[in-house]
Amino acid sequence: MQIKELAQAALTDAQTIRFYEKKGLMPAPTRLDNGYRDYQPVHLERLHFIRHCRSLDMPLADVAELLAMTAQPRATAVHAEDVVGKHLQRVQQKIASLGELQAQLLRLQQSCKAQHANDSCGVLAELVEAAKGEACACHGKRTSAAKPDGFASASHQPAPLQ
Amino acid sequence: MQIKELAQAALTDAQTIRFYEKKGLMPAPTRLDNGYRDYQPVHLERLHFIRHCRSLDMPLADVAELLAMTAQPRATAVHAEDVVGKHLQRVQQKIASLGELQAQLLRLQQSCKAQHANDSCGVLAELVEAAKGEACACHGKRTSAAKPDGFASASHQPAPLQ
DNA sequence: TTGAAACCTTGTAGTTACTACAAAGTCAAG
DNA sequence: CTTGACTTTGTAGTAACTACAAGGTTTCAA
Repeated sequence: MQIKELAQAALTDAQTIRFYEKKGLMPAPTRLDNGYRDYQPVHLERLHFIRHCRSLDMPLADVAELLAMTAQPRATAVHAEDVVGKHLQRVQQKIASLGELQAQLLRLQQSCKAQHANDSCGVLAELVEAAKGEACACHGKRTSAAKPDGFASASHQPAPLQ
Repeated sequence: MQIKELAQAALTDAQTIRFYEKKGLMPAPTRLDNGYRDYQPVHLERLHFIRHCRSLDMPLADVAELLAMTAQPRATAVHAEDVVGKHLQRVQQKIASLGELQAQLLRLQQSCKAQHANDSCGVLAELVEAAKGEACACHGKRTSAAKPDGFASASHQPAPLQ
């Protein structure tokens, strides 16, 4: 199997496969005389596994861990649960943050409707004012706002959603 | 005002400010004789605005757009609503995807409890099987799964949450 | 035979919004 | 005079790819 064939079978891209190989997630296949990669069915199985985990939005580090476990016999049984459990927690945390964020953005939109047909847009005015106000601690909490993973957790008046 | 003073006033980092300057979000301040940046109150106001938008998880491109609007008089009033509205849509879409994802992960965990105390962990077995199955189209839909923004949208049996 | 099309190889750079580090210059206090 | 805290610039790293460049291979048709 050439790389493109494998890619198509897993509905992914040849470059993605090379990327996984470089990262150690896919084993390096044997090469043909011309240097082309030559894949076996076992590679497809592994690639399917990776893509499935990715469809569950798991980071590649987690996938690598799970792959290592599948190679081991047992003893690691509970650990696989942990990996999935931690991922679930991350997802649930993101959902919570985004819920708060949504509430804030909806409030922002509301404030616009109240002002619209006016000189300046209410949204813009609101943003400018919010940024000015001493009371606005929203962009202060380094522990929660604009985190590296790209999820802000809204912090001023975290009104419950509905 | 030196850069660290400005940073502390906006509860952010000096390097972040230089980063914003390089990206054109913060105007280059005048320099002191020694080459140090010398900031005015207007810079703090702008930085506050940026950080506030970031606390709402807006991409810097959107923030730049909003900043450009604040400079303009009117005519752009409706457009600011659009920027916020689009961002809200993105957030809501993420919430929906993550809801589906959560449901899938919960199902995965369930399947583990059913199997546990067995040879191999149910989670792992489930993952391996799911990846094998022809029926599993989850990691096939290139349009929805594992998108560049890092949000998978689960696609097999998108069972409603609760 | 020549050329084009479609594959393959490697390497590099780009994406987001920073963060961390290195090497060097500046300034104030003890 | 040294120590420490600040500043400057530049570079590299993060996640998971994606896109591109420059070249080699194979196959098919004119």
